Amino acid sequence: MFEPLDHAPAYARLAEALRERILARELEPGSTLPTETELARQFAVNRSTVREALRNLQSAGLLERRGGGKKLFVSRPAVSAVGGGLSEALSLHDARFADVWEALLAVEPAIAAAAARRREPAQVEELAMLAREFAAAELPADQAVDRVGRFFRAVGRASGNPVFVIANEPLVQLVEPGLAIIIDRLPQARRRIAVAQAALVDAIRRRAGSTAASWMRRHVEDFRRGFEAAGLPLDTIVRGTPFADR
Amino acid sequence: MFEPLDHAPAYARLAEALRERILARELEPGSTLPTETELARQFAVNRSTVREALRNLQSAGLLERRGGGKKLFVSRPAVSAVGGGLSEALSLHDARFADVWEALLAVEPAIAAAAARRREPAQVEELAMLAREFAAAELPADQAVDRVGRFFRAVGRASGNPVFVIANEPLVQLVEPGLAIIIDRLPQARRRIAVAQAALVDAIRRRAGSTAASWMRRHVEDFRRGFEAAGLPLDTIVRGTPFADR
DNA sequence: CACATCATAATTGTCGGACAATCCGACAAT
DNA sequence: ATTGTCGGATTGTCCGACAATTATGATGTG
Repeated sequence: MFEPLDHAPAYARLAEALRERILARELEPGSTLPTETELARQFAVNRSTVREALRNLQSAGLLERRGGGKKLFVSRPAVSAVGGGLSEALSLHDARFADVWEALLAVEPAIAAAAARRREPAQVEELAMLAREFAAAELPADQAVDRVGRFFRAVGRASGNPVFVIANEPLVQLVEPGLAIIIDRLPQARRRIAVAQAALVDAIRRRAGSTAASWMRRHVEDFRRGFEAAGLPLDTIVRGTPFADR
Repeated sequence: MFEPLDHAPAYARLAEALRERILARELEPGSTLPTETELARQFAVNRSTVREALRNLQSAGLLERRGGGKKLFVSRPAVSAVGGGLSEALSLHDARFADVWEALLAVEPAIAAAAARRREPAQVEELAMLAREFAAAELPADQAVDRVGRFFRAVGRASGNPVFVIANEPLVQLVEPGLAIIIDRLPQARRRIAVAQAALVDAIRRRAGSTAASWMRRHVEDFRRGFEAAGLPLDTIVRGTPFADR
């Protein structure tokens, strides 16, 4: 019968107002925000209230401070930050490895295919380099994992689709810890990964979309087998790698 | 020799400390946070500083206030909130309809297949009801769109995979505005959607995974055709439906 | 004129305290 | 069992202050 009254506190309303202006691009990404005192004056609230609103937008990635400066810049949320938030959420929702893996299997082949279609030459080189680095040296496990993560992210970027880039991120973050264990426990894991990466780079270079997709599918399936072979149960609840941001 | 000192402001360090405790489940979702004054005492900072940290976690969905109360509860981020943040990010990254559509095509069939495998009987009923509601009455465009969105979300939930549930959300949010235009301009759109939904419900009920997937694929492809037929260019930059949260 | 240097003004981070609104729980009254 | 009342606790908001750091503009120098 009656709808609840609007009781939102001032800091929330202020945050919402700024958020709208940012999304409407009245405040363009890259431009600087007025000072806190000025905002307080314009919105007729106290500076403390302004600051609470700013923290809100800052943690959403809509505002950021660049290089130790004081000024706040309007920004588009960094992929890593958004992905980090997503991994947190998934972890708290008790996502299991099997769930993440199922999503990987659905998404990564499509990303690989798109990358094969739309990659720029420089991106092929980047992929080739990452694959080489991974294959060449006997890197310590954590660095090896890092390379694999970068490889996946680079494939995402090569897809030229921002939706893929962002969807990719949390999956990679959530899979990295498991991958570290696999690489640590299974001697043959590195070799298999290297082979798959080489095949992927080749397919992407040749713009062979469906070849890239099927190698990626194989790669992802391999990953699940590795997880099991390393003695980890598929219903392990995932925990993303903590990331340094915010 | 020496590592750089931690120069992050106190509110950020405090937020990080709380975040870690939440992710480590030392603070369990559902439990309440100490009062601001108490937190200020324990961490030996001013209450204003505590409040800035709380705003940070609140906008990340790790804390929430329930039903007009004062106490802050530890919470797992709501799907709609996470999805909302994602749509914002994608919109600011200039994601085009074609990008979203490509992701839909990769993800939705997999979700449908998983739903067919794992749905509970009650979820089939929910889907059937939503489909009926959409098909039966000549709902006004905005309500019709709402039903379609709910249908997609329900399929996501039926997949039993939290990763799918969350990945689904921003795609649905980003697609809704376009869908509204399609339904408004193309008379035959409703009929086609109704047919696809009926087929999907049936396939999911029969646990026919690949049938569900291929109907979903058709459904999504149809959607792109509708977008073009409605006179909208595929590289339209998407804008999510604003959602009331936070 | 370009550029490094430095003093000064402006800005952020943090603090302390204050107060009204209101939420909560307990208890009393209908 | 619902409604009224009351005191204490807690949040939302404000004010004012100050140290530390950054931005700005003036100044000198090549």
